[in-house]
Amino acid sequence: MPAHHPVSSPSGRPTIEDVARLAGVSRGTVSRAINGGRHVRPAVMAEVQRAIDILGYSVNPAARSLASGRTGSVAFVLSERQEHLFEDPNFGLFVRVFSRELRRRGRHLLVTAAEGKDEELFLGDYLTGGHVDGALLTLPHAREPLLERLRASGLPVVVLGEPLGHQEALSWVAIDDEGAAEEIVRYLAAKGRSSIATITGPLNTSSGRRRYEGYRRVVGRRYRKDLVAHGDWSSHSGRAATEQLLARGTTFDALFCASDRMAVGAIAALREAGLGVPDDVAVAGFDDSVAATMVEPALTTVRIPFEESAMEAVRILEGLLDKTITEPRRVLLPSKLVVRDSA
Amino acid sequence: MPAHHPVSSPSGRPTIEDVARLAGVSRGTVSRAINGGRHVRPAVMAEVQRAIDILGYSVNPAARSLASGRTGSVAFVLSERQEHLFEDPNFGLFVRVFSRELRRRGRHLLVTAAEGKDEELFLGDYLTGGHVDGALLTLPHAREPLLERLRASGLPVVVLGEPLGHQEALSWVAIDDEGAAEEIVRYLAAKGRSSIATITGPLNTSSGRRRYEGYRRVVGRRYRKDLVAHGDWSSHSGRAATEQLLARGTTFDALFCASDRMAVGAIAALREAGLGVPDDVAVAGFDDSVAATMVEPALTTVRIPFEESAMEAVRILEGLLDKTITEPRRVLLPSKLVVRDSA
DNA sequence: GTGAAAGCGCTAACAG
DNA sequence: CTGTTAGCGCTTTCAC
Repeated sequence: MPAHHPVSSPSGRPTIEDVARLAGVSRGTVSRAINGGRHVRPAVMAEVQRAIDILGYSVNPAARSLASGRTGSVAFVLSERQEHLFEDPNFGLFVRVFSRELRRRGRHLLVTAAEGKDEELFLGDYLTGGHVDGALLTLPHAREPLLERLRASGLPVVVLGEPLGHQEALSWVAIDDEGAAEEIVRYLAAKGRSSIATITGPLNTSSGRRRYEGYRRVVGRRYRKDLVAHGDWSSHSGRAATEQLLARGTTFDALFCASDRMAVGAIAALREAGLGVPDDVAVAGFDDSVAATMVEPALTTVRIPFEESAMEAVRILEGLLDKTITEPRRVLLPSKLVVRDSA
Repeated sequence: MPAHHPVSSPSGRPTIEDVARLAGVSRGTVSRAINGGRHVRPAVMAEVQRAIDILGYSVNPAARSLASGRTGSVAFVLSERQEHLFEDPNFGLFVRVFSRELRRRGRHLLVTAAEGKDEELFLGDYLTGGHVDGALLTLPHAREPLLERLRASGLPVVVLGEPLGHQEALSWVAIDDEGAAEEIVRYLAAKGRSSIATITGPLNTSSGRRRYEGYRRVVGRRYRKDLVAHGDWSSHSGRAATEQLLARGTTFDALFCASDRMAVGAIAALREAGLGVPDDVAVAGFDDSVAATMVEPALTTVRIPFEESAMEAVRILEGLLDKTITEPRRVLLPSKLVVRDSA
């Protein structure tokens, strides 16, 4: 709660000068005191703090930024269509973890969004224009021009998810989609399932591609084109893809879905076709989302370490900002198989 | 796309000084040129623009802010628990409309969030610390200490929804919940329904209270305590409240739910009890959310002008910022009855 | 219409 | 450990 005492500055808001005068020290000392207090005697520190409290002083961010060359802010950039974003529960988690972790390090999080070309240009101007010290990005689609622009600007940036086409030039943290897919498909095989179908995610996304690659690797030479259908992560698409598989007349005793939501749709479609889960067809999902336990039978799936990846992203960004990290850093986090009833 | 030409400044990034030198004018003239171009000859304007393009100049926001006293940024403050927020589809709409409207006025939108006491204090420091010129707030719950703090700080603020306890001191825009509730309950009565029950929202929220008050006013002296049950907006609570009404043995031929989601839950409960909708019980919702047309029968409900309220909020904030508006402004927007099949 | 000059409030380098 | 001083890059009077 700021105190409301008269201040000497004509501007209305007290400045560092006012604090210095009241504390009987110089401007420089006050500056040091409010920036960690190195090289300041405890007694002086206390005196400065007292003056700050009395005056209700708080630093002018513009002045600090102008003098120091940094802003203390980091942007969380959303470049997907917003309707989708805000439906994503992970998004809220990211915001929460980022805020918390950055605050611990004395920084602020700004959430910024752009949909469409114009807004992306505008956002690029903003990010490279000196408003923030760095940025955390989620980029679900490949070939983002914004990415190239940020890379060229030299702004410290960490991408959540693998930035297709920029894997070498940027820092990023992603989960090991391929490894996780391998693990769960291998699990299905180990359960004695011999013909394993799959419903992939969009293949122009990194996760969609990688999970499919994991599936292919395990299936190996038993791969058959007619055991593969494609979806867009949604439950609806999972249902449609399953109906498509069934319509082909192909038989299969296991189905690996690249998302829980698609698995939910798949189960509904299998049921309608008179097939039992997991007896006739074992179904596996991916994500361990809320959907996983809401459906009957509960999904065998893969848990993704979202919180850890958010924390890791902040850690890397911090390193980039304080120059402890100078080369692009890439981190692949392992996920964990969660066995329930559907497979 | 910034040009990458050599610049004269040692700092690396070109300054207004570099632009002035290249354009053959003074610093002041460049400043005027990039701030609307008043009192600058067209020919000079063009020359300055050319220099800016050549150098890839963009203004240093910290320097501008320090010199001018404003930041060009506005915060969108979320003080609800974030899990809930990001589930709310209106939230994405607000972000989109705010960004667009502010950009048109040359400002940036920052999204900031706080849950819990600590974060709220931190956020208060941020907002009153000179990082932004003004703020747009959503405040679902009454008695927000943040509100009092912002009011005291004098920061231009517009609240979305009626800020209980601060109606006089702050500017806000809300929908006419009470009028809308009256309208829809009156509609039920006009359809010949004689005993109209209601499921209210939380009564510590403005909307919850107002919608309930609208109901009471229309019902008038026919009001009966046992026709009222309470929910928390969720579908689940709507179902529970309906079961409660039914368990009381009370009979009713119409049910006004203060949210579409509660109406969805209510319909499910009525069905289970063997009651037909709308034949035995006419059900009305509120919000005209996506849920309204997903349920069977489609809901008769009330459409809330979210987009208009967002635009109105920005308009008021803009007035506050440029001092065209000096007194707190309050706006109540009308909603619209949407008749479908449930009543 | 345009130039010159005085800060905006702070950090950081340099003495001491 | 502390005071002094020189800017950071821009806006904004005030003359001309």
